[in-house]
Amino acid sequence: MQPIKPEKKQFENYQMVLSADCVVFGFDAGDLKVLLIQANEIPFVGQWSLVGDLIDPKEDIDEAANRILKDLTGLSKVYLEQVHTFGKIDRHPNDRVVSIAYYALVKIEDCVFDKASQKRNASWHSIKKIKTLAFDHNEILDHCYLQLKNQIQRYPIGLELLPPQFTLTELQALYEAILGEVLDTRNFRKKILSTNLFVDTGLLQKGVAHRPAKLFKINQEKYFKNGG
Amino acid sequence: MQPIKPEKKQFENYQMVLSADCVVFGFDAGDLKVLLIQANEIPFVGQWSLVGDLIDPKEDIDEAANRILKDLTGLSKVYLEQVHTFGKIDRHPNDRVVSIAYYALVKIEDCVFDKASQKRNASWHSIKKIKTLAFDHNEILDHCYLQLKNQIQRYPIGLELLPPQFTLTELQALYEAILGEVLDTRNFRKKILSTNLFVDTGLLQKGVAHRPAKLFKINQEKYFKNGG
DNA sequence: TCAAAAGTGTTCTTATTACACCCATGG
DNA sequence: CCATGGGTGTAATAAGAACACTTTTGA
Repeated sequence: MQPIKPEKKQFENYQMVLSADCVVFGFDAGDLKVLLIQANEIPFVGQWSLVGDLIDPKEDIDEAANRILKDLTGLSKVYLEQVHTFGKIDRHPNDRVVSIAYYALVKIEDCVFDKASQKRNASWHSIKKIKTLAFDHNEILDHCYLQLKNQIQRYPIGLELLPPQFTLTELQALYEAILGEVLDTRNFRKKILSTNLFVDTGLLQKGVAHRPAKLFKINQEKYFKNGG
Repeated sequence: MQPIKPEKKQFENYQMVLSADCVVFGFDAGDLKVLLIQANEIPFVGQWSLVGDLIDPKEDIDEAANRILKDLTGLSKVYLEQVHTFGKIDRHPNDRVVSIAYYALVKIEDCVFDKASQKRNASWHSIKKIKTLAFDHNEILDHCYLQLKNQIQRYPIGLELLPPQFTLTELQALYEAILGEVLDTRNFRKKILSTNLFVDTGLLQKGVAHRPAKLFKINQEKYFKNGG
């Protein structure tokens, strides 16, 4: 075995471009939403697309995804999970760009779009109404959405989409929006409360024309102990 | 919104190198094994490492993983699943190399190592005995092994590691090796047979000094219908 | 006839599903 | 007092876990 001295030129013919694309999920008005912006690359100019950017060679890939989110929403401690890497040869029209897909869970009301994002019409779109996206972003979206569905049934990550205090009805609506099916209220509550990840704040909803719901919050200690 | 005409130079500063690394699982003598070769890159020369190679910019990433396996084992229709992309800045000592990790399931007896692999001592290592690997390959291995454990409990992919005909005891041994725990024989058989993915060939083991076991095979029709 | 692994059912426990009425508030 | 959504328990079913003995072969 002859050790090969690794020199830059060894890699010369293997250079390509990496991007990180994020499916940013939010929840509002009983609807699961995804953050989209308008593409600015030919031939997709003006078409809706996921948010993404090229990864700098000096940058960790997870940090790149975080940077993209921070730039776009102003949020820095966001739930972010790598899902899959998409690398078909012709997925990008002008160059070989391999994309690492992430999904993020954010609270919509905390987002503040920067000017660049505003120019590109950054906005929330109900997942049920999303049509054709730029590039292979429909495929990426489908993959990430499926991953979210699977994860929500194993881990209490749904909390990342809700404000600090929420009612169990809101929580159920969130699960129903993500899973795309209606759940039995009693069974849902039984299961959710049996995890002890949710604690009653003792507070009640106000100003609603019906029996006010109890407000719950995360059991911080238990949530973070389980690596939430 | 001004459309940006994408030109090569736009991407000039974002070039990096992509590799595919494969955790190749095999099963032999009741043991889950992983195919390793000796690294030939400073400072890891001679250390055990996963099999991998750089991805050519003209090559689909999944095809690259398949090519690596084909070159190494001679096998071309291998169960292969992308797991995760590893992109810490310093994971490769001499350049920025981002690695897409795959795991593969192969039948050990079908593998034929080519000369290059032989030179680098391609060989099967019990997963229980694997120590320090080159690069960040321990991390990659752990990730892929965990993924395999999860998948085996949902899908009957274990078959990919067994010869065309096998006994239920062998199948159980495989599950136990992967999961790292002993299973109850009666419950295991009940569950496995209830899937109808396995059919009795009517044949028996020969030449064993005990009651010969029935030989089973895959229910092809059902297996492939479920996207196996 | 012995050693060694193959093969087989039932009971208990736990998790999941299905289902209907009363409660508290604002208007 | 009515409309609206909040909140609660029990019974039935299904899935998973625990457990021990008989069978068939080669040596």
